[in-house]
Amino acid sequence: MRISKMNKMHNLSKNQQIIFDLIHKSPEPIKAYAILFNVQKKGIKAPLQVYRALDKLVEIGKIHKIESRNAFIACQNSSCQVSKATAFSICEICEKVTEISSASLSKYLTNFKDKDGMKYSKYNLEFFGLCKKCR
Amino acid sequence: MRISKMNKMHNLSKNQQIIFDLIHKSPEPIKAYAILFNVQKKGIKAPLQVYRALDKLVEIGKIHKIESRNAFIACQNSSCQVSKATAFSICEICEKVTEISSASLSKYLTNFKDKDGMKYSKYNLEFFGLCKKCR
DNA sequence: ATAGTTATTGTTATAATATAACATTGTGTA
DNA sequence: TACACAATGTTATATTATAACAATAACTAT
Repeated sequence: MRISKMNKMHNLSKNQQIIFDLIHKSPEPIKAYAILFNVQKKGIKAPLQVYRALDKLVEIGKIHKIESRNAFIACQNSSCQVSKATAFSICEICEKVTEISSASLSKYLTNFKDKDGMKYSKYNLEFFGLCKKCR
Repeated sequence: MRISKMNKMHNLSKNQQIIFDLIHKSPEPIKAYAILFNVQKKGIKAPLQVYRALDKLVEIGKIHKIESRNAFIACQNSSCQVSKATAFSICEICEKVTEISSASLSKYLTNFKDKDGMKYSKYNLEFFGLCKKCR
């Protein structure tokens, strides 16, 4: 494959790769400053370097932001290109977060129209409850 | 009605009332420090006074937090007691936010079970798109 | 009515999250 | 090779949120 095509496939830059690797191996959502702390040994020194990589990774769907927690997790759907239809379950005790992949849920929400007939280009859904271990 | 019952109805304290009134009359979601700025003339001087009132108002369902915007709006469902099933539409251009009240949506989500049969006690859903005016 | 309890308030300081602005370097394209 | 655009590096600062502690007000149960 030609190198010129690789960017279009969203090959990651150096900082993006370092930060994605860290998030990907993290068992739970990780916060921006925890990321910063962990990658300082790799030469990433400033918050902005982290936030820029996070913005890009979210944009291309490699990670998602858990809005209620200000934390980031790697996308758990292999097919994810863009973060435009996301759903998560969050345990309110242990804070475990799982990405929900339910065809019927995503179909329902993707097709949802409000009273005015408005259709949406994107959604984010966060469910809260207790996970198996905490119940 | 006896005064001793009034707290159970969530009658608001002074600061809670001041802050609720401001949010309620605001045509769009309002942020904590914008609230602070607006209520300083009423004697509320510190962020913590605002955040404490916000926490309580969210807890009793009088307002909701729009997580993706770090901003607050008054509950638009007259029946709201507790914020445990919330859905909003957000215009990505003008930032107009509307609370969605759809019986079928809330029924679908309230009854949603994931693969493991886990049921949730609470959810928050944010739809993004363009509102009528911005389309 | 009053003692005990809980919710609310006031205050200072600080923590945690996120972006502005500008200079520079790398990468893909024409 | 030159142009355009993406990514990086750096310093400073803006924004959002909580810790800790003291005091006051309101509710509950005698």
